[in-house]
Amino acid sequence: MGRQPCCEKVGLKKGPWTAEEDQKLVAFLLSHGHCCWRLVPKLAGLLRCGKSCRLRWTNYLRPDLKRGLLSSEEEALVIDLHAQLGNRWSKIAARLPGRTDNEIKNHWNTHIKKKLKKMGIDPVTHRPITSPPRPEGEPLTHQEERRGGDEPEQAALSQGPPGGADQEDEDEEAPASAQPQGTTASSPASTAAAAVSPSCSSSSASASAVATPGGAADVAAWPNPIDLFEVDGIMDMDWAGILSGCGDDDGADMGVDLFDHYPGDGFDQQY
DNA sequence: AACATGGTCAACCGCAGTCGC
DNA sequence: TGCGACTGCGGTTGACCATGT
Repeated sequence: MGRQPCCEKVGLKKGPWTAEEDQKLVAFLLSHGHCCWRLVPKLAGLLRCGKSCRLRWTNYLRPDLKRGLLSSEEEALVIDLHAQLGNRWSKIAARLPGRTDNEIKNHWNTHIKKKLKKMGIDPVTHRPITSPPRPEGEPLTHQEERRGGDEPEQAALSQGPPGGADQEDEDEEAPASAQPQGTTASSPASTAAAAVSPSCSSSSASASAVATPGGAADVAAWPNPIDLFEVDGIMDMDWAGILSGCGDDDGADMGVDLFDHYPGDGFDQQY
């Protein structure tokens, strides 16, 4: 019935974002916020799908993002949270202000996994590795290597039922059902976290103060075109006005007049 | 200096859950 | 109530850069 497809797959640009695209997106989002991502590229005059815009914004352009490597405290927290939550990167990211799930996921796969393995800790189960992963004469396939070699990751991860009854927030309490051996804050994972990062204290402010990433407190300075704009809050604006104006035609051609009604405030910094 | 290999990370893909019609 | 659109999430890919030979 009435809904429009997410995006016309044809004619949309893919691949790395250019500075110009970034600027358009940032300018648009900072002055108008986003109501539904599908419309954002149209309204911002971008040849991207909404999904791509959302990803670019959340992973790179958000004003509250921290840049650079994770600190040792953050790293330790990630390890600890991973022990509790598994690969629920978004939930882990929610506990680390200014960090994205993508960033954490990448950091996990490239740094932390290795560290844990070096320490003899299985990055999946967060327990000491008992048996050698694989006989020496048996090289990994490329795929296996990419996946980190031996462990049946997905299977193992289901120490919290994979999606099953998705416990969501209960998960954050690390229910016993999801934690074999009644893993708690003093789980091997915590030990690992502490070992990886001696300065770790999982109860450090980073974990508690967070709740929502993007607390204004963490809007650290980062060199980005976004600095050119004023983050002022606009998420609460009257999007109905925009929507009624954009219809089905290409918003990029609608000109900017459309936005003249919108003051550019009310951005609730949801990120 | 040139090539090979490995590491990093931004971005894409596809699935699942949620919501609106 | 069912269907389909929309959003968010996790996994994967591929380009780029650094280091080693």
